Amino acid sequence: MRPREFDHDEVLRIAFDQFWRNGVRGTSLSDIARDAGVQRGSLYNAFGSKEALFLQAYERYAEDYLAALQKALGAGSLRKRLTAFFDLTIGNFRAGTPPRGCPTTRGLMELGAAEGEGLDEDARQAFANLISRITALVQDTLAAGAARGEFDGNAAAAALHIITVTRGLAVLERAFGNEPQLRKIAAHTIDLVLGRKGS
Amino acid sequence: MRPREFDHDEVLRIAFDQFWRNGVRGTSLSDIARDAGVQRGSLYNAFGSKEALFLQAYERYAEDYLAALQKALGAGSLRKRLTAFFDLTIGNFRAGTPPRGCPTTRGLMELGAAEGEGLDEDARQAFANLISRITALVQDTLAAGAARGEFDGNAAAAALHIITVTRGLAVLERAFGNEPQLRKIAAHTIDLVLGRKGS
DNA sequence: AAGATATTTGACATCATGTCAAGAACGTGC
DNA sequence: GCACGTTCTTGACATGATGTCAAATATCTT
Repeated sequence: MRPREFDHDEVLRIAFDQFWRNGVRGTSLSDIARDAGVQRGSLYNAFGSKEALFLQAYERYAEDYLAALQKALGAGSLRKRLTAFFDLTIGNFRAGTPPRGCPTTRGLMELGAAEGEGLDEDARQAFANLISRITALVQDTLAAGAARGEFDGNAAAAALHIITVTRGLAVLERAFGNEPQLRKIAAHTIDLVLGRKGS
Repeated sequence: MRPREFDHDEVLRIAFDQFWRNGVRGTSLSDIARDAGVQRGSLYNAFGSKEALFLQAYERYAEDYLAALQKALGAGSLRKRLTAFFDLTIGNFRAGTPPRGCPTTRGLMELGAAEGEGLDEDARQAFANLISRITALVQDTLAAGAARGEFDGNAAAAALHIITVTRGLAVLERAFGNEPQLRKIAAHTIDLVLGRKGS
């Protein structure tokens, strides 16, 4: 067998960076091939298609991001944990110059466009999966907080509410790019969910 | 001067329907030309470019949608008004088979991709503008409710929170397509904002 | 050393946007 | 009434995207 002449993971990293910067449809395989120093045909051979390449690059990102979230949610009072969660979330899609937005939300709205086109459906599931896993993390955090008497509502409903707000923040980031406003909304959300305890 | 052979508004309507169904990047001018019974070149002559055509079609939609919202927010108790607002919002992006999602959110995340590319910036402003106007409507509704003693919080902050949730709902709709869940989140949001008064 | 196997490479088909020049149809002014 | 000018229409063209494929190539295995 002939060995590959490029590093699989490095190409995924480069590809995700491009996808994140310019959107999936706004990134051509020629762009990625040029940046990675690989022939376009080799990308097709190694990954199958543009969307398959995106999916692999995204899954990589999702794992890394989940790990970071888990860490952010893991210490301090419930309020501190939720604050850290929003900080990480907002920081994630405000990173870069200009900010690149939330990869999940952007990918979801961009690829969800065409209806049931095989790979688009796979992508939708990948996005939905990450959102579900993040929701579960937040819910667990709230349940643990409830056990410590820091929260007395419905953990599932509250987690879903918080996740909805983070998705909304991802959208508002694109519309207005106003980071202080995003942070205010986040703080307000925490107050609402925790019933302004300790504020 | 030679008169146009097609109806300007009808083309906008057909174009918006296509854009809404398959996304901006997922719709080709050939598609629109075929559906509208117009030559592709005529579209360029009349509208300038694909994105300019989209912008005009979107502005048309935005005006109609704002009028509908204003009506929904205009009668009943504050809780009823907010409920009607969420109903209209969710109904809007759950309309069609399959549901077409929120045009604003989808357009924003799709076109916001490429950075500062002239027309993309115009589109971003159009989306941001509609969101701002909707926020103002909700804020006015909350302020009026406060004057009637149905609400005692910060109307501006609450309106921003509600809008953020609606943007989040637009994203979750694409991820899960679970309409009952969306309605639960909406109801929960109203409870949080109104402090569970009357629940 | 030779063959099997996977990768690389470039050519090709197809379809997208956008430009342009030439042709066609209508209002206007003489 | 007729020629002119202006706008719309039409088809050809340039460019660049995705995706396929066959031929060439480089390594591992036997």
